[in-house]
Amino acid sequence: MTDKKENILSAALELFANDGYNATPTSRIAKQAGVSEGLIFRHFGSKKGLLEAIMEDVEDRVSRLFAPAVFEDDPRKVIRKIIVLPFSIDQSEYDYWRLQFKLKWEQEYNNPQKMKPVVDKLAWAFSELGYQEPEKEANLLNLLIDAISTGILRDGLESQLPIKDFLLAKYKV
Amino acid sequence: MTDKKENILSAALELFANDGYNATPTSRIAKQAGVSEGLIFRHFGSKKGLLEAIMEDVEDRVSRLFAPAVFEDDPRKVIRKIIVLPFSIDQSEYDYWRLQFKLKWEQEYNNPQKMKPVVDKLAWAFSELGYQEPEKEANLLNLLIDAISTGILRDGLESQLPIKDFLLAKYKV
DNA sequence: TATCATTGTGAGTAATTACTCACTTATTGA
DNA sequence: TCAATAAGTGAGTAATTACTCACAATGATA
Repeated sequence: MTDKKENILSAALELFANDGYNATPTSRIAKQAGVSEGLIFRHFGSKKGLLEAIMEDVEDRVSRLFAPAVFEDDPRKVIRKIIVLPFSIDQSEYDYWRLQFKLKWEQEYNNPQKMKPVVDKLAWAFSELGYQEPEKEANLLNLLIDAISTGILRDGLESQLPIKDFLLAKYKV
Repeated sequence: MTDKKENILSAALELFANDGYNATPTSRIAKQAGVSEGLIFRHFGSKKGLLEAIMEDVEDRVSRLFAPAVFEDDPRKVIRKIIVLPFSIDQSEYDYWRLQFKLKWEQEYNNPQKMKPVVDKLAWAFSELGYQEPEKEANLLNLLIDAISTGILRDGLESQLPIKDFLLAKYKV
């Protein structure tokens, strides 16, 4: 991976995440990356190809982020780790997350199955803890995590912070 | 309001809601509305002006939709009505909702204060019912409603249907 | 050092974009 | 009835778009 190629990737990530894919011309990406516009197409073939290269990276980060919760063995800790997750994302990674959420609406990058391992693990945890309807509890909490993440990305971490301890107390984890 | 003006509004609503504002050229709106492209600018001045005209309508519908819950006096019914709300939206109104959710990401149409009357009413209801932290309960349920609506618009009504009774039972309403 | 693939440039290009304007066709009100 | 206003058209336009291509610089290998 050459320096210039990396420059293109990080410039495109920032612009796609903040302005949107359709609203970002390749000329602006090239300018911000300090690169000729042609190089984008040499490396990625098309604007869509560039987006796909970025999305690979995004999906890697998402799975890495959820991994500690999915491989946790204590059901209480599983729930705690998943609740805490959106609050513990480093600010420097917000662009990755914002892009992912944005693309759910902008493109057909909508993959409800992607979160299945997380929901399954949650269902197992709720089942272990004796909840009556573990699958539904898992789905509900998964929805909440999505909504909280959305809130953090749109209105800032502080806007959602009070919810954190409230949720932990509610689930007694 | 002339017929052609209404045609423009409904064509633009459909296209903006499904393809996005930036991805929809005025030429396509004119074509779908059966109208010359110039007429769009005669009536609305600019593409952004057209969007704003649509958004006025959208916001009217949103407040009308929440009104019965906000003016309800029985705290249990307040909560029930708000939970049931996203499940009872008529399919023919989905474009209005989809556009609103999409614009939260595509433009700076993000107004967290807009839902304040609903959250306040929820907080009052939870307080009446003796909940310990009514404001936080209200915020949480509001987040959930947002997430459920998102799920319905993206994956269809059926995908979220099981949550409905589960939530009603959870809140005993 | 010579050879060859890779990386990089920048001046193109055809298509599309939001928007304008001179013009014609209804609609209204005195 | 007739003039003024509003509604509607369609052929423009300048700017921007994603993308191409001939060519130059760089790097690796033998």
